[in-house]
Amino acid sequence: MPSVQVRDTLEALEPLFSRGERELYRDREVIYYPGVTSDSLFYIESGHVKVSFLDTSGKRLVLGLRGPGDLVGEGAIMGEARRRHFVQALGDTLLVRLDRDLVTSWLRRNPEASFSFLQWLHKQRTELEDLLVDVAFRDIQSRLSRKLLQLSEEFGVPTEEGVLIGCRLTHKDLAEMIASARENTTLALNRLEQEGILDKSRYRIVVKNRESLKRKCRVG
DNA sequence: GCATTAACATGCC
DNA sequence: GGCATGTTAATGC
Repeated sequence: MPSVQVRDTLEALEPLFSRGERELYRDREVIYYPGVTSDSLFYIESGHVKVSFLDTSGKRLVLGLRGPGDLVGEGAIMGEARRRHFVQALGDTLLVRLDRDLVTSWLRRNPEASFSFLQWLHKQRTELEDLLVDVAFRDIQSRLSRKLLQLSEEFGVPTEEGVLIGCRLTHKDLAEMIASARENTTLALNRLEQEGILDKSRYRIVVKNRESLKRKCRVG
């Protein structure tokens, strides 16, 4: 459970989180978009956000999801002048907006917190590397399987039937997360359901058999 | 075989 | 109606 450990370490930044403005975003509401001034970091208190690039053709690539205890907009404290991504809420989402200068000066004085921030950044990077490798080498079944596994580990809610992926995702969202067409994602999901690996209904996926999913990541 | 695109059907807020 | 989902035919690599 490396993700849990990393999230726990972000608790070192907690004294900061009381020093920002709390903001509530509704489902699909845009938190920021490319080109706007990048002057704050967000801490996610509850809900989820989707970080994506939008191509001029209208196609979207979702770089990742962030959930409770995560940060978003970290480019602001790394010297980024303007936002590069779209960030949207998935379901009602409560954020704490932290001023860039406040965060940077605080991190300079708190090496422990800075280090946990680095660990968290590394986790984000690792997830992106996994996606890149999958897009280069794996088919859609494998890509989807790994993504579902990752989502269930990161945002999973235990239930009687299995692990519910606790964010409001459409097939289109999932397709944009694995760089595939929505139709193929629907087909792949239906196949996994027929094999008894998951249950699904609108906006809802329950992973019933993680071991089978893991096997699917490797083989086509 | 695997995947994309386009088109269309169905069903749920 | 608009959006999410299911399905299929045509086409490309």
